[in-house]
Amino acid sequence: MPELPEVETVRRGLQPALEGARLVAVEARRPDLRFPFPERFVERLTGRTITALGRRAKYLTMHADDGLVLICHLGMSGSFRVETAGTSEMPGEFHHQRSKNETHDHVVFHTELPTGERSRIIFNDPRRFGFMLFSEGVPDEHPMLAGLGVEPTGNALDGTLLASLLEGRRSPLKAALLDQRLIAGLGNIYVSEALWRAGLSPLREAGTIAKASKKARQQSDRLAGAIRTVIADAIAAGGSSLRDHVRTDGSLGYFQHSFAVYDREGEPCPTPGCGGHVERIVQSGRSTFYCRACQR
DNA sequence: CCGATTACCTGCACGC
DNA sequence: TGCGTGCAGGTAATCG
Repeated sequence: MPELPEVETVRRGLQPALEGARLVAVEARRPDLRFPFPERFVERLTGRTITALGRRAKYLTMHADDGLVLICHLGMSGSFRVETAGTSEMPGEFHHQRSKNETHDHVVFHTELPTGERSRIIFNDPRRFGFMLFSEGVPDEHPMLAGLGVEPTGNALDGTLLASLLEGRRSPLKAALLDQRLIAGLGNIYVSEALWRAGLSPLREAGTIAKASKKARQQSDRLAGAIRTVIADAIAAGGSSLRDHVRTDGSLGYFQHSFAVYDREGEPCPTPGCGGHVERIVQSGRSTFYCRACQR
């Protein structure tokens, strides 16, 4: 389920075990994910210390002490989990989840912090739409990241910028918001959620909220605000449920979040006094959930 | 420039 | 119990 908030949640969850840690061993248990692993994947990572863990859109970046950057994408079904053991002085057993299905554990990073604390950071991905690539220089210049649009976090995405991005676009709003070249990090869930919060129909021609009229300006302001808050709220929820998650089962990633319209076909629209109900339609081959009564 | 379709891959919920 | 169908949060290529 990884859209930007989930990837950010994963990044924060991995930080304690990975930032400042040395990769004492790396395992790639198959030759590829979505793409083949880069040349000498294991050799180039083994022995490196990870100095920083970053994120751009839905991409995680692991920065090594020799300048190498590992770019990771979780695809549709990728997740990380952390299993922590004792220190090298006091080894102890790794916590093992008997319930965990290890069939799709494709990559394992064996880490050790300066404190001697050791962990296993395990990448699991049943569908293998995820991938890992190397970047030698600035990751933002890597072909995979170079074309990405504005982050919906922070204040950069305001109504004016959003209007300029949508100006002249004939595509439906839904498609425009999913376009990573415009806004980077929104996915199928949060696009539906943001459009509902903004009271805008996913079917609307994108360019129509970028006109010079007062109404269009209000709508682009409202949509930009809705995008930023839905993302910020999801990150906040992920962060708070994550602490629990780590303690109980060591897994990182997907928090259960309750959505207003996503996957709620047929349910009453949660807008107070609306009286409409949530519909599911298909746009560019993917489900969109919205309320035609309050989203225009 | 646009949208629709297909592909990649496994798991799961569903109806029969 | 099994089998077929459709669907799933990702990106990218192709075709009209």
